[in-house]
Amino acid sequence: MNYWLFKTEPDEFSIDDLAKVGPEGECWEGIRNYQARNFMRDKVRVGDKVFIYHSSCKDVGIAGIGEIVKAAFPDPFQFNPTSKYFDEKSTQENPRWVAVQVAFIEKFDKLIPLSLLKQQPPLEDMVLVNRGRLSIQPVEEKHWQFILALKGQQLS
DNA sequence: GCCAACGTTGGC
DNA sequence: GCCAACGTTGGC
Repeated sequence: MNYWLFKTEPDEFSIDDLAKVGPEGECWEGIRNYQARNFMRDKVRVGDKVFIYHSSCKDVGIAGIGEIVKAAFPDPFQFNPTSKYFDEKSTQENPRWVAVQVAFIEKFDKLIPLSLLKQQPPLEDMVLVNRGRLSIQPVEEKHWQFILALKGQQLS
């Protein structure tokens, strides 16, 4: 099993929204970055665990945990001319972009802020900390475990 | 809203 | 294939 971190803008879709959609989960669409696409297409598997990260908002950080319930399939929005995720160069035969389906597992009592993560020496080589801009990124197991322990230490 | 860092595009 | 120009992400 692999661990991941998926970014989302909570104004668009938050951990609370993910909790509401239930066990079928939410289609994680609109990823238009090749590196992120390659991770989803080649490495994300059913059962993988995902940190849900809130970006571009007042409180940025890890808000909770989700689980992959469906591996990569063509992102339906790339074929929809009215969608902002439409890609005219993508075809049904050879889709350029994929999506995965994510279900809710847990919302943290208290969001783990990016500022706190940046203070942790064991996380110095984490992708989130040293390469901020990737919206789908792998998380090493040692980092995953460390962050869960860090969460346990936080006052709620 | 600013701006740094990174990605993508396209001329050559 | 290089690289300048432009676009986007995302923290602050």
